Amino acid sequence: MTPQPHENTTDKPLTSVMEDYLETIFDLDREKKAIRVKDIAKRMDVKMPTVTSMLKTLNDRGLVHYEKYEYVELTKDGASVGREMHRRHLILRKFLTTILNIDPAVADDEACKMEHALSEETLKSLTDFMAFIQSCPRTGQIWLEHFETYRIQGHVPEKCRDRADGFSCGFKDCVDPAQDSGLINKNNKSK
Amino acid sequence: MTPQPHENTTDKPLTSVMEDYLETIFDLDREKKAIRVKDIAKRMDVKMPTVTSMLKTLNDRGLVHYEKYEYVELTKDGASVGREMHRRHLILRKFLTTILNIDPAVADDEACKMEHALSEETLKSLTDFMAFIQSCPRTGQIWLEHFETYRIQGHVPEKCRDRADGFSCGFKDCVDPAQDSGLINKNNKSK
DNA sequence: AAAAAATGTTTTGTATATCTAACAATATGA
DNA sequence: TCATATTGTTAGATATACAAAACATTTTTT
Repeated sequence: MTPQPHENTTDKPLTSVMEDYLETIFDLDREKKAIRVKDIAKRMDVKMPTVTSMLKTLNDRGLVHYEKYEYVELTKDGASVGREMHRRHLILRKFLTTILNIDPAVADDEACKMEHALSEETLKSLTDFMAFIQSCPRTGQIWLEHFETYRIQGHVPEKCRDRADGFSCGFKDCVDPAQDSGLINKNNKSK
Repeated sequence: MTPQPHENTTDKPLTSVMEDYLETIFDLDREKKAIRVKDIAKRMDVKMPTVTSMLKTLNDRGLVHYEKYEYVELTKDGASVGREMHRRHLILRKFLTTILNIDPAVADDEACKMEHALSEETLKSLTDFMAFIQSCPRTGQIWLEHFETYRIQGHVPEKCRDRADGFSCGFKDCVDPAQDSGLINKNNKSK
C-alpha cells in the first residue's frame, strides 16, 4: 500500500526545538483551559508565524492536533514527549538549585538546555545521587563507594541507616511531574 | 572610516557549532604538527566541504587563520574559545565519570553537549562541589550548609579538616587544561 | 451590527549547518 | 617525472528555525 497523505508519524528523531515546543505546550496545557498560538510564542520567545509553522510540522508528525484558527491539543505521543521533557527539567532544576545553589531563574534556563543533552541513564544516576546525598553520611572515596553500592543494591549500606536528617522532602518526590511545583522562569528559551 | 573588507571579528555571539569546531581544532593542535581539513572532518563526523565552509566563516570572524589548501591555525581569540570549551569539557566529563559513574565514552558525548549550556557560575559551583566532596565529611542538610560555607569562604569548616582521603588527585588539578588527560572518545559530536 | 482590536496565517526572505557531485590541487610512488 | 591516489574546494541543493510584512479571521466593544 502507498503512503497515506498525512501518515507522517515520522520515525525521524525529534529536534530539540520540537521537544521544547512540546514541553511548553504540555506546561500550558496544565495551566490554561485553551492553548493559543500567542501563549506559545510568548513562552518560547518567538514570533507567532514561527509557532504556526511549527504546529504544522508537529501536526504532520502526529504530535499535536492542530487545525488553523483552532486550539492546540497534544496527541498521546506528543504529551508523552512533553511530560518527559518536563520531568527532565525538574530533575535538572532540582540539582542546580538544591545542590549547586544556582539562582532559580538561571537554573530554569540551563535545565532547559541540558534536558536535551543527557541520556536516561545519566538522569537516573543523577537522581540516585541526589537521593543518596540525603540518606548517607560519607567521606572521600569510601562515600563514593557507598554511592555505587546504593545504585547497584538500591539501598544505603547498613552503616548509613538512621542518619538521614533535615530535608523537608525527598528529591525523588520533588521531581515527580505529577505534582507540579511552580517554575519561576517559564520561558523555554534564553534571551 | 568605512568597514574594511575582512574586519569581521564580528561581535555576534558564537554558535555552539562554532564553539565545537574551535574546541576540536584546539585539541588537534596539541596532538598533531599540522591540522588538516580531513582530521577536523573525521573528529566532528562531518564531510570535508562542511569543514571548508566553516573555516571560511571562522576566518572571517577572526578566529582562525585559513587560506585555501593551507594548514589551519587558531588566532589568539580562537584559541581562547577553544581552550575554554576544552576546560568545560574536562570539568563536565569529570563530574559524569567520577561522581555519576557514567561510561567515559557516553560522558564525553554528553559533556560535549552540556558545555554550551552552562554558565561560568554554574561550572564554578560544580567544581567547588566536586572539590568539597573530597574534603569534607557530611550528612544531610548540615553537609549542604558546609558546602555553602566552603563556596563562600573558600575553605572547609574546621570540623572537616584532616578528613580528606583516598583520592589520587584533586578535582581541580584534574580539570586543568594545562595537563591534558587523554579523552577516550575524541569525537565532538554524537552519532 | 459595525467598527475596532486582537489574534492567527501566508508569503517571502534570511541564516545556519549540512550534504552530494564535480572539479582542482597536492602528495606519493613506481 | 608523470600517473595515481589523496586531499581539498566549489557549486548547488536540502532541512531547520526563525522573522517581517501583508493579509485574514475572530473577538470585543460601542
